[in-house]
Amino acid sequence: MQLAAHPHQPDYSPRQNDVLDSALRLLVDGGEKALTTAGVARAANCSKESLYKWFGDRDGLLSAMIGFQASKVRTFDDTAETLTAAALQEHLMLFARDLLEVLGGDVSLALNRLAIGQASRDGSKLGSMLQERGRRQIGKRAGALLEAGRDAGLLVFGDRDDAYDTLYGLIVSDLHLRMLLGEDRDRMVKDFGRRAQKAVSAFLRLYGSEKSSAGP
Amino acid sequence: MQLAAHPHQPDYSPRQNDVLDSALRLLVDGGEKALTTAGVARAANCSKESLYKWFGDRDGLLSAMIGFQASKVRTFDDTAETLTAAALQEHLMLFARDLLEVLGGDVSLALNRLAIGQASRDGSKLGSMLQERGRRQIGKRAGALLEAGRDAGLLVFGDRDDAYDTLYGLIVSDLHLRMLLGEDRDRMVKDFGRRAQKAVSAFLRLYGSEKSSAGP
DNA sequence: GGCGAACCGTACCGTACGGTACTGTGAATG
DNA sequence: CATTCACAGTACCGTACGGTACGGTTCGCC
Repeated sequence: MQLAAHPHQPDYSPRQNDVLDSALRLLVDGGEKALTTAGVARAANCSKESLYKWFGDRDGLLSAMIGFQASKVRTFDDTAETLTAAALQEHLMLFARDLLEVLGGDVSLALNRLAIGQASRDGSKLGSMLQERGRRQIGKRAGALLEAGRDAGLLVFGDRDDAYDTLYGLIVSDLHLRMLLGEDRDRMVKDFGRRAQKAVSAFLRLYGSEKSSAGP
Repeated sequence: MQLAAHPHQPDYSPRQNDVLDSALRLLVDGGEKALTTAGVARAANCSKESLYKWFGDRDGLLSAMIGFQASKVRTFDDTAETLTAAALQEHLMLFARDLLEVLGGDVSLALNRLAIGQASRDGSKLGSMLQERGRRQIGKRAGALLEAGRDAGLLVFGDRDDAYDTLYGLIVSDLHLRMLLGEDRDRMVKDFGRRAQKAVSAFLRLYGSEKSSAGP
């Protein structure tokens, strides 16, 4: 297992961050087709030459955009307290809602569309980045929560990754894909609460110990 | 509710089907970037002019490809027999494996990538087509199976769509997205069996009546 | 003030794509 | 045999993109 924290995080200058912001905005508004070098330069009030100097080429710009966005979405893990059944349920609900909110964010959707579109071309380099910096991070938060639940005797599971996989599937199902395919998001966002509740309830029925469910 | 079976299914000529096959092959091999009109014409030994005469424009070609592929994947629903607990579990397992097999197919992945890439541009026209002809069809098969299970007293659920959504999430989780992002598929295919088993087991624990599980 | 680095704006180049038009050809039809 | 039709093959056009080069401007530094 490696100890290296982050392989290469170039840490761009403020000016370059502004440019990346503009590029993300452009991508969100118009999709990959709108993300041309000339368009980015115009939107960010910079020159194409600077773009190539800073990011190498177009693929470098895309990678930088993903890294930049991932660096903004910091995943916090605050599971220090001793868990009660109610607290665990609360944390799971919070996690579910956060997950849905993140996946449904327009920037996240745009970047996932971008990476998926390039998956067959670049050997899934962008896809790996999204996986590594996106789901992996939020997965660690869930993993910590699950283990805390097990330590408190509230959850029972053998493999942690299996349990997380189940939780993820219960929460998201095919909602992410449907949003990526362009289905109207507003209709889904209103359902996030109910969806989270249903998922957490099912998850606790599957993995909760007798202590964690308010038995009759 | 409409009764129209299929809005417009142009039913292309054999020659045109060959062309669509070539186009799908091209798309699978090289992604959307490889799907140029000149490329399709060359691969299919036809002229660009014929392409435009048959399919109107490039978008028409894409739509035709989706419709064509969907017409090839016929979803059968054979739930005539009276269900026992073991038979229900068997059918669920079969459904789960089929679902994973379909979603992981290279043509399906390529078409989903294509539709997702165009989602922000064309108002999700291709996305709707994929949803309608893809998941909706296989969803009807699952729906029939679930209702048969309920009629036999083996399953207990209020809303059928909720139950199906749960089943889908348990089976697929984020596997579909990871495959779309380009993660190595061979490593996943070997896990389909275990995955299906885990999902069906969990689903039966959630929605199965006492009859359906071999209680101690 | 002189100087160099960073950078903007723009012009430019090669290429590739979507779409159209034209020519040739083989098969059916009378 | 003459005509027509469907089609392949190809040349062509306009456009747009990725990437590069260059002149002009600002800013810090000696």
